[in-house]
This record gives sequence, C-alpha cells and structure tokens, in this order.
Amino acid sequence: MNYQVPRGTQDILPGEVEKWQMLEDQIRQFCHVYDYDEIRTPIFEHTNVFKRGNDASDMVNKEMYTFQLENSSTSLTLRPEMTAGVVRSFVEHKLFGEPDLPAKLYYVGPMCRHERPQKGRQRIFHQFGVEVIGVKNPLLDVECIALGWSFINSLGLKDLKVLINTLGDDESRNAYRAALKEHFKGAIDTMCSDCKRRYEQNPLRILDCKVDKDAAVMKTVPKMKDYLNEESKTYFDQVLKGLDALGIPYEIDDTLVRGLDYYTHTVFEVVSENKEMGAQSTVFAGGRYDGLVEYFGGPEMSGIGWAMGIERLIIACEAEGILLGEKAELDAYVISLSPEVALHALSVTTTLRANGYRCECDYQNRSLKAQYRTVDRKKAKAVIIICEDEVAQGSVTIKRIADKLQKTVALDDMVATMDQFFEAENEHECNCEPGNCTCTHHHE
RNA sequence: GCGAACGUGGUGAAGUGGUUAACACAGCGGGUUGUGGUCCCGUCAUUCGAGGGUUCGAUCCCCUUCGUUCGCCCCA
Repeated sequence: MNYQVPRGTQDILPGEVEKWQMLEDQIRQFCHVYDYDEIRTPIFEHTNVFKRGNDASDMVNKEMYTFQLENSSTSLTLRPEMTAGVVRSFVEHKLFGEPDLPAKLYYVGPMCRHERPQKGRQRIFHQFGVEVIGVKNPLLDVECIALGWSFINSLGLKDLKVLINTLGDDESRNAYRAALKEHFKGAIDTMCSDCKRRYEQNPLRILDCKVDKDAAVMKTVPKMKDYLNEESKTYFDQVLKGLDALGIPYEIDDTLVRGLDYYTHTVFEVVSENKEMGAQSTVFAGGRYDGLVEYFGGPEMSGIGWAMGIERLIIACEAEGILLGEKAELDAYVISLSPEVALHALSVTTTLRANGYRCECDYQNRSLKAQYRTVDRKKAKAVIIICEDEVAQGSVTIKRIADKLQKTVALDDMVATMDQFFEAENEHECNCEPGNCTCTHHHE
C-alpha cells in the first residue's frame, strides 16, 4: 500500500455516497422551501479573511491550513468554516444593497482544519450551514434555528436537544466580561494555564474550562443574564418566545459561550445525546454576529447562522438506525450467452439506456451462472437474454424477475415490452415503491 | 500538542521464533456446456502496514515510521 489518503481525510465510496446524495437532496429541498439560496465561495481565501486582527480565538493560526506559493507573497488559507467567506462575499458583491433583505444563504461543502482526527472529527469534513444577513430581528434567529431543527427532525433523529444562551450586545458583554474578571481576580493564579490566557484575552471562555470546572470560584460565577441591558434582555426573550411559538424545545445554558468572539446575542448548539457520537456530540451550532459585516467593510448590519457537520449527522442517523439511502437497483441486466454476442448485448443495453432504463451487461464473458449472480446482487428487475440464434432472428428474450414471466419478442418491440412489464412503476413519478411512497416532491 | 489500544487476503478474522499462514464470507470455474438465488466439488495471501535491527531463521522479539481507533486539548 504505497498511496493512501492523508491523515484525517477519507474517500466516500459507492455504497456510502448514496447517503450523502440523499442528505444533500433533502438539504436543497428544505432550503428551497424556506426560501434560502445557495452560495458557493472559494475553498481557500486570503488568510486574513479567517485570521482577523482582533480575533482572540485559540484555534486560529495553529489549526488552519495556511500556505504560500513559492513565487507569491500572498498567504492563503483553506477555509476552516464558511461564515467568514460568506460575509466577505456579501460585502464584496454589495448584497447589502439588494432589496428584500435579509440575504438568506445556505451552503454545503468541505472545510479543512488541522486537528487530531477522532470520531466525528476529520481534517476534511463537510458542513451544511446557513447565514441570514442584513436584518436584525429575533424572528430570524427563530426561523434559522427552526430550519435546522426541522431538518434533523425530518430525518427522524430523536435524541436531540437545543442549548441556547445569549451573550447580549457589546455593552452587556463588556459589563459581564468586567464582572468575570473581577470574579476570577483572586483565583486566577490557581487556575489552569489556558484559563490564565483566557482571563486576559477572552474571559468568557473560562466558562468552558473543563479543568477547573469543579473549583469553588466556578460555582459562584456571575451569570450573563444579570448583566444584560434591557435591549439585550428583550431580544433574548423574543427569541425564546418565538421558539415556544414554533414548538421548538430548548434548554437555556448560561455557560454556553461558543468559541469565536464575534458572536453577540443568541448563541446555540444542538447536541445529540446518543452515545455513539463519542466525544463530538454537537450536530449543529451557531449564533448571531453583529460586527462581522462591518469588519469586512460593509455597513453596520447583523447576521445569524449555523453550521451542521454532515459526517456527524450521518453518525447520529446510523446510531438511531435511520436508513439514509442505498445503491439503486438495476432495471435490467443484459446477459450474453457467448462471447460472440457480447457486442450485440452492449448495443441492446445502449438502446435500453436511451429509453431511460438503468441497465448493465457483462464485459468478462462470464458464465451464465455468474451473470445471474450479478442479476441478484444488483437486484435487477428484468433480464434480457442475448444468444446467437435470437440475434440471427432479430429477437431478444425478456424475463421479469419478480414473477419469472418470460417473453421472446422482436428487437424492435423490446422497449415496448419493457414498458409494458413495468407499466405501473413507470407511471409513478418517483422511485419509491408504489403504495409506499414517502416522497414529497411529486405533491408540489 | 498529550495519552492508550491496534494494523494478517476483497471482507471478517485464528495463529506460531522455524518452509502447507487456520476457518468463514465474498469472487471465479465446474457439477447442471441456454435460465440465478439452495446444495456439492475445485480454486483463491511466496505473505502477515512500511523500513531497519536481533537471530542459523521472524508475521510472531526490539527500534523507527506511516496509518487506524478511542480519549484529552480544542472545536469557527
């Protein structure tokens, strides 16, 4: 084994890729109904898009794939997340000037982070996410959460809960930050080294500390909610009221602060309680950001968004026994009984394909028995048998697998016979089993 | 960045310091040479992640390396 994928990356092979296709179809359908439009931004950006001057986050720098080509002084970075790129694009193309704000955008694509791989954490992983930019209204916080929540519910996921919190506006957060610094002032020397750094750079993150979580100072830590000004308090109340109205259950978690410091007001995290999720239990998470559009040179506009890890979503679905999609079965398999008729078999196959039948033939001159085994494995609904006699007569034999009904017909009548054999199914627009249709698209 | 476990064919795996590396599934061929899914027979790893070392001899012992998995850290 000389060549292999880089650590933390993986190939998505047939058998697995069908799950992705199914999820992506569902994602597009959901976003379509919610009137969110897709945005595609580059997979790499100028490094300063992700590495912002005032960003105190721990991960920026060491966990990004940043590179510089030999003859260039430009530093580029593979995107570790989408929000920054989307906001950059929003500003660059002056979408803030469009009528009918907010811009409601969604994306699906790969992200790259240089982290140690483990369950639910890859170096190249995929996110489905949304960003709603340009209007600040608690209704949008609610709508945006509702989209993600109903999406995962539509898949049938059960063991989920929404954790939500508010960081308030700048004024509230500054007040809270000051209170935290005051609170930890005496104890910080006894706390872990990360906390010491956070104390200076981003005191809110101390709440996330797992090392010192049992320390006495942590038990008496001031609560964000006591430092919210009227406006922030009202905003959060309206978000919660909206969630109530839409019947979305949530849990307020006042230690939830999220990693990035651009968040303001609403922050949330939807976690799975299924044990199969390992240490990575967050299915989707996000929050509101007030300063980002301005940071990228746009007007003072707010946005909200979240991102969902598709790999984790698949883990969660599989842990709950939810079937996401399998390889499609074959409409017909064309069997050739001797090498001499192989070319004819291919031509028959081509004719069927031209008429929309998913079909395949043999390319290895295998025995009849072996070809029949393929028929079974690929769950073909019909077999077309090609032999020398019939080629000479210009006919083919068609056998319907389900009831072994077999007919020898003129080649010209082959497609008509197939249509007749599978009439009922063809009338059904989707590919579900008749009478057991779970699709929604043909009811639109 | 830290810690632990693991790495044998297409797959799941057993195994031992010494020339046959079990077994099962899958594949292919045949029994049934133009009609499958059962059954029976045959066949299918000069090789045990890679590199180096110890040894008369290593898949098994030692070192290094790569990778996988799980956890810590972190999680945009």
